[in-house]
Amino acid sequence: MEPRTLQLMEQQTQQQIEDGGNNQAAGTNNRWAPTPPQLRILKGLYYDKGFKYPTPEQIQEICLHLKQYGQIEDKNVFFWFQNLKARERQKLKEFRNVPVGGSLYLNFGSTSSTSTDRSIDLNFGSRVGYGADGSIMEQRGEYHQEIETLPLFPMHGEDILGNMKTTSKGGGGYSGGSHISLELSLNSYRDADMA
Amino acid sequence: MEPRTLQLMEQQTQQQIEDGGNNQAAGTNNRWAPTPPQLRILKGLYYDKGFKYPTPEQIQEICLHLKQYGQIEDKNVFFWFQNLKARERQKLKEFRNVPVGGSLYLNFGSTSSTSTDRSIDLNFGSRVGYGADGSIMEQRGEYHQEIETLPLFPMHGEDILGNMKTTSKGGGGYSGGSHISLELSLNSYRDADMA
DNA sequence: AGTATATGAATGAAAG
DNA sequence: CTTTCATTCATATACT
Repeated sequence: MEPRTLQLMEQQTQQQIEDGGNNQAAGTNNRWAPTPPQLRILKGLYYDKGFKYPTPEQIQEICLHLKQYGQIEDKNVFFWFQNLKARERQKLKEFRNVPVGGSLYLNFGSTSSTSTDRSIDLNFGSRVGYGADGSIMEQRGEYHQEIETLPLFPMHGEDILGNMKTTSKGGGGYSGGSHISLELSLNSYRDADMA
Repeated sequence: MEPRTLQLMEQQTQQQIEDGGNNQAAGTNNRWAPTPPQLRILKGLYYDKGFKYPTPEQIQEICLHLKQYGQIEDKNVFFWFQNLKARERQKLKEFRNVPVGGSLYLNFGSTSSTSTDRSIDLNFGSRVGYGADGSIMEQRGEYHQEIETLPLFPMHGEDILGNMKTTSKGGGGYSGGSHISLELSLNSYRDADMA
């Protein structure tokens, strides 16, 4: 039914400075990382006890308790909870109701209660700078994407790049001096990684 | 791109799975790599269209379209954009360090020598309401389980999930008025890099 | 083969 | 709370 494979794995094959009680060499490491006991306790609070919204007082208490397992500050505890909450929520958001039957980009008026749907604009040659050699100049100013109800992909074909050569934007009535360089930086990266 | 040749950092070769129950199959290679069509489409979005900040909904949409070219998940798309943005930023930051013009920036980083203590403010992000009697109030309009008096840690062992003894933090010992307001000295070393 | 690099993945920290 | 930035780890691949 659905081709997606929902996996919520944890992938903890990460570095977790194995030092059981002391890390944080002065000067060389400026970013806190939980020691294994600290991480175990924090996870125990979050997952096992369902404790997800610590107050500042509770953060202090947790931090104080965790200090015996390594250097830690209040803000570390605060950020830890905040990040975990945010990322779990993000994960749920990404995996919910994938429009399998085709993505529909309909504006439901504006009755969406918490509609954070922003579509991209496919600005063909509107705000891109070009160098003298024709290469793109990556001049992103301050704003990322305009809000415009445009589909990401024009159809369920296979090409975003190939298809837009025949659109009216690129080939037709562009009355400007510059060209729409579609072949800007195709070889910047290695491709053909895997077959 | 920092050739770490003479790094003397002590990095324990880790691989200690902390959770003790999550055993990933060692045989399956689970690192996604974009297929050439996927990579072409992603690059087309990023470079040609300047599309660099996909929302979660758009990530889903991109992922859906890319699924016909190979196995892919939402988080792959998410990470792909994040990494590409980060690495372009990083490259730009390296390039402006060229000692050609002679404009060298000296920044006296205030080392915040009292940062070893917990001198941060945790009130900026969490809003907690206190009643007139000093009792803690609900901190969210939701239904997450209330944890008011919080016997977080029973004793100075490490038993979060076991017995909990009453720490009497919020229940009776909290007088109204002693509001923890520390100083929030989160050093923001963040220079102008997004220009 | 060993090393360097490219890049996926993870996460602490910060901004909005 | 949501989104983004920065840094780091992990590893497949390219290079010498």
